[in-house]
Amino acid sequence: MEMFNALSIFSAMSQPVRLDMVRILIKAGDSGLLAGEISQALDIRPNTASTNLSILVNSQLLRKERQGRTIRYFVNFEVIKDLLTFLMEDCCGGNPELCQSVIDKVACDH
Amino acid sequence: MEMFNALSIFSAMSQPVRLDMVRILIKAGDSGLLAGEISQALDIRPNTASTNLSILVNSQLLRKERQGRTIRYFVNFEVIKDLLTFLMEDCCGGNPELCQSVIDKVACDH
DNA sequence: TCCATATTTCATGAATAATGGAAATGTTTA
DNA sequence: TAAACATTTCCATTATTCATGAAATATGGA
Repeated sequence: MEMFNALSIFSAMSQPVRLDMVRILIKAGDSGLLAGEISQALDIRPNTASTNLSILVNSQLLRKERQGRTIRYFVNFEVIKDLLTFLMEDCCGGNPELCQSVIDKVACDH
Repeated sequence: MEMFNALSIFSAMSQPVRLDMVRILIKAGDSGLLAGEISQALDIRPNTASTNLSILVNSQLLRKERQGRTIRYFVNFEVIKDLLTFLMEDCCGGNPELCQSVIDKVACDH
């Protein structure tokens, strides 16, 4: 992961609505949630939801998929793993491998 | 960890200088770094370094300790673990315990 | 006490992001 | 094709964040 990427992910998660979005999508796991479900769950306007979801998609933390006239959003669990690896790089006394095997599992094998 | 806390940590890490600070302090581990060493390493003015370091301390991601006329900064590794737990809560099909044992080790037992 | 060093605090202007209304896009059903 | 629905894009206003220079604080040594 590049610095630029990591920054846009942290920036994306530094806003209450967006952090909530990420968290309910992590809970939702592989089945994701529809844009409408998300805006209802968080009680925000559809356009606000849309803008914030696209910020999360641009950061690559989420991905989306059109299904008929709805759009379903998912967390990119791989990206979470990469982010943690980037952050903890060279931790453990310069032996990132020590952390690696652990980090590999943080995203619950999604 | 509270939502407010998590937000201030992500917000703190969403700025290039501050993310760099966190990363070199993670590498430095338990021995931390002096304010002066940090501003030299990242080639930024002391006052800019200080302002950004205090944003990180306020978020609780870092702590500081005066040593004579210098001030030494450290990563709060416990806080990183708590943050990951907060973020991944209810992942793994509603069984956070499954992730917990893994997350416990992400911070390299610091 | 006086000075040098290390660091922080303050005030300011410039850049960036957030919100919400209105209009536009794409998709399905009648 | 027309209407209804789900979602996105655009735009203006307001709010927040940023880097900087200058001044202030705290510590140790002469």
